[in-house]
Amino acid sequence: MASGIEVFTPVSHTLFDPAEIISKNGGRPPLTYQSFIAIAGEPPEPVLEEYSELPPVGDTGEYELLPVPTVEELGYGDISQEEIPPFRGGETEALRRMKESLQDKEWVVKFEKPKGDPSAFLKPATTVLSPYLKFGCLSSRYFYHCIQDVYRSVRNYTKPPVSLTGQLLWRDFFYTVSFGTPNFDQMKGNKICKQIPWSENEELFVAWRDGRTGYPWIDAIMIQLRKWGWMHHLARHSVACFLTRGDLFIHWEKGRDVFERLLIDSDWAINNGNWLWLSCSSFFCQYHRIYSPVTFGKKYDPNGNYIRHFIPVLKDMPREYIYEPWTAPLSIQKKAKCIIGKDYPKPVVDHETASKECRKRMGEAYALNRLDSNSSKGKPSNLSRRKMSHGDQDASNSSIAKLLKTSRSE
DNA sequence: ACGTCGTTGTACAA
DNA sequence: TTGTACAACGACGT
Repeated sequence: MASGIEVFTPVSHTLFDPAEIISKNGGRPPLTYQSFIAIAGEPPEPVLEEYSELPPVGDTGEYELLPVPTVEELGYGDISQEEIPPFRGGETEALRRMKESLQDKEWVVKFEKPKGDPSAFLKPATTVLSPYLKFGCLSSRYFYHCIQDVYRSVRNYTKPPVSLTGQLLWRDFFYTVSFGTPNFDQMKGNKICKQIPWSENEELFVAWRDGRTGYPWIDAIMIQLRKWGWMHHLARHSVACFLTRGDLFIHWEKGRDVFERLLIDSDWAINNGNWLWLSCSSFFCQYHRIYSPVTFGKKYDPNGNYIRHFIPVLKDMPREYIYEPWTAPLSIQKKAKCIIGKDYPKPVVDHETASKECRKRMGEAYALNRLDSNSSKGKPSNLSRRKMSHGDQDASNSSIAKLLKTSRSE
């Protein structure tokens, strides 16, 4: 540490080599975490290198060295009045943050990803090391082995996929599948992606993007995204489910674009992979499991402190109405200085009816996908494939019930 | 052909 | 706090 500069990061951006895993699997990327783990095995040891000085800038060839672009040049307006996100960049900060997280050994060895609290924002429930991994400030292999060191010092610790090391393996899983899947970042031409007739509704999409859906839990998350560039993974799940298969039935690619732009940890493979997951387009298919935009947040944060912080107009709404302010009597709304429909929007959809409709549409889309894959299996020619163009009224209307019945037996 | 299982659902019961 | 119905998908292994 003395005068030398320790550089931990350049060792490797991933634990494994995606190409190697795909070739071990017969040229196809593993599509489940379990099969990925079985093929991958143990990650190699990290190589720590020490340099006495920063490496020189290499030959830039024909390229001109330009100054660092300004915030404005990167497409952002006046940010002087913005809430400052609580995260700082750089390798030093990454290592400090990692050490701080790993110091709490009990927390490390009991870590189970699905059990975190998405409403925790003063002290996030996860490490918030994803931005540092994304920018190469922290080596995945180094982090992995530091966690292993903690595991070695105790009797019991959680295991993948839910454990802390499990999260790094998920990262490699998405790198591997995305590497081996043509058109991974879109629905069309993507073999592992369910073809779903998402609806186009710019108004609903904009309401979601700008945190004006009328569901405080959803809107608070989208506002945290805009202000901090980070939110808890279960919060991401809530809003991703709401946009796609849960309520609005809008294309996951639209949500993906918003996340890609606003998240400080947005990573091409992981972001697309998770949108495929949450929209039930790939990896995950239990589309009847829908997050409630009302009760999901409530179970972690019944008082709505998270909502009150990110949506100040709702800060005086009584606890019993904070997740459903449109149900508050007008007298209460007046007292809280927040009239629904004026100071804060009414819900853009009714969750009960919208989610029911989404389930139905997902069922129909899945049936058509089954039919399509079955018929192309028997006769791989393009002629036998059912056309799903907009002109095909027959497939999109009356015959769906028939398709639902027959698709399994064909 | 069939059974098992899947990182992260909800509402209600006991 | 833990268990169950709900209604049910598809990758994978046998």
